[in-house]
Amino acid sequence: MDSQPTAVQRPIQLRIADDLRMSIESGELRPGDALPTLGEITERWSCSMNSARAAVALLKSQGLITSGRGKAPRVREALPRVVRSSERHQEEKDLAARPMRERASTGEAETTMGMSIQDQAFTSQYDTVEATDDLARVLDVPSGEPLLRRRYQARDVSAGRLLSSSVSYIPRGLVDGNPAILDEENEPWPGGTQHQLSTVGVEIMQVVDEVTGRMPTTAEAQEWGLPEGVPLLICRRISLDGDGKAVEISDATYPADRTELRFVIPLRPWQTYPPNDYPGKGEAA
Amino acid sequence: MDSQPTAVQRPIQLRIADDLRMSIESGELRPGDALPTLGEITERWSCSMNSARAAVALLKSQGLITSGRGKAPRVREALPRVVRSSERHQEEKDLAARPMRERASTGEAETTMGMSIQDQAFTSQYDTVEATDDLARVLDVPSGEPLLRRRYQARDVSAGRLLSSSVSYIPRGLVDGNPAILDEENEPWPGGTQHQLSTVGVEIMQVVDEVTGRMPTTAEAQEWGLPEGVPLLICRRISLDGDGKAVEISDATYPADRTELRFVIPLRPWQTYPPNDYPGKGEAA
DNA sequence: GAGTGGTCTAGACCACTGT
DNA sequence: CAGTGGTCTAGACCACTCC
Repeated sequence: MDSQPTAVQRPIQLRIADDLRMSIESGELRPGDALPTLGEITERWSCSMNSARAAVALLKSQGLITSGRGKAPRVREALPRVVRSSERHQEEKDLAARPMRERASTGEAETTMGMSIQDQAFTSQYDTVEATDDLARVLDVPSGEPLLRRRYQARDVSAGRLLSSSVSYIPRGLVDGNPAILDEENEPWPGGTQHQLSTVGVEIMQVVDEVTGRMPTTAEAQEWGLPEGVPLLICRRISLDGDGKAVEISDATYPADRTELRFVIPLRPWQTYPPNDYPGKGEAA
Repeated sequence: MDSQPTAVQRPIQLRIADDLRMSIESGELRPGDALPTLGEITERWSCSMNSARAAVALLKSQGLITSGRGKAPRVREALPRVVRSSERHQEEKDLAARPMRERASTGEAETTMGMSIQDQAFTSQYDTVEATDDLARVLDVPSGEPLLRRRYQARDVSAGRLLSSSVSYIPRGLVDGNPAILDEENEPWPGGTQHQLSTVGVEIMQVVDEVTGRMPTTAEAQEWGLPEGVPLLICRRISLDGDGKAVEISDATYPADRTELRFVIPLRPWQTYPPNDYPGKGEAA
């Protein structure tokens, strides 16, 4: 009579975690507040230490709370989100057509995120790699074709943690015409990639951003200084020329707890205003 | 001599997890392959069951492996990703201007994702809510202003799991002019929201998508049938009229392991081709 | 130094999978 | 039914925080 066919009894750790979550969502526990200690949990729910731990660990893995040795776990406070807008693509294109003085001055200020520029360390590494099947398909070149790979990172100087990270791929055949592009000593190039490509006769006419997400590896979490339970946003930017041919791929990762990707899409006006009819129209008043 | 000041010894669970991860990344363990059993792990790394569990649990929380009672944990196989493209916004706008017959036929086929339409159950619920501070700010109305809230869900009929879920908010003041819009019995409305708004004289001229991500709650993971370690993509779509005024907000959630959000951004052509100059240009040959 | 959480062990019971 | 992983307990040691 008492035993249900499924879910005989919800595991104690889940019940604890749900109760705690409700305390948080109801506002009983506010961001920054400390959770009950493990000892208190064992008492209140009459369970073992390990079950109490498991409950807290679950909430941690869901990104709800912070933790640390010897410190009481606390309800996580939301970080301000840095907005990365798709409008930057057009701005960079406009900039590329400006005189060099102007291009040089506007250069890398883009990457600031509430930090002054001297607190950040920028690195760029150039090399040539063979196109993987994945990259070759998008760039429409044979697998194994040589690609110029450029890796960019910005780090917080004091904490040593990653602030931004991206990898760009361009077919060598496209840029071999201008050896200056192949030299990482020329970074930061005034006017960015779009100006670089202009020197070999390429104009980017369309950008496609492909966004998805996943959990970081242990190593990634450490490099970014990510708390547990924070996913990464994965963004692949494909730049196309006037013929719709992909000329550059740029893969970037962003911590989801402090990033918002914004895409602004203009729509063409209606040529004729939509007809004002629909099912039920004019039936009952 | 042997004891370092920090990180005296990396926790055994992390070492196990890293070793297993390397096996996966090197291709030694391929997608679908079973991991070593807990017993084997305790032997190979001479640790306790719980440490072996902890290592496997870590990989699970990073989305690398699947698991289940009595079943060996396996290397997760990537799911095919459903692409949601920003080009749909323009397509929906174009459709709204078509005759009703055409609008009605193209209606809801959009949501298919490799499933036939009769395997899916669509629900829509309408009600009126007061604008939260958050919504009010974006829609530029006073807090507490009445909003038409429309909740849409699609479910896999056989498994009962969520396939898509979104919530839309429109100020009541905008749509009160056409009571038909307030009636959920009129779903699916032929031509969608953009046609609905056209009946009260509103034309969407710009769409802004704001994308971020987070881990699902326990309840969300269950509703979507999400394996552990899979984040949600959070997408807020803001529709603007010709004056740049926000007229609709639509919040949607997507499982990151089976979704790709794609944004296509056209760029305006250069008016003047960029000058071919940069630092170092013409110095050494 | 007292109290906290992080790591780890040993051992138990149960639900489920596969044969 | 044997073997597996999921849940849970009790108890230990250590690193760290805060007082």
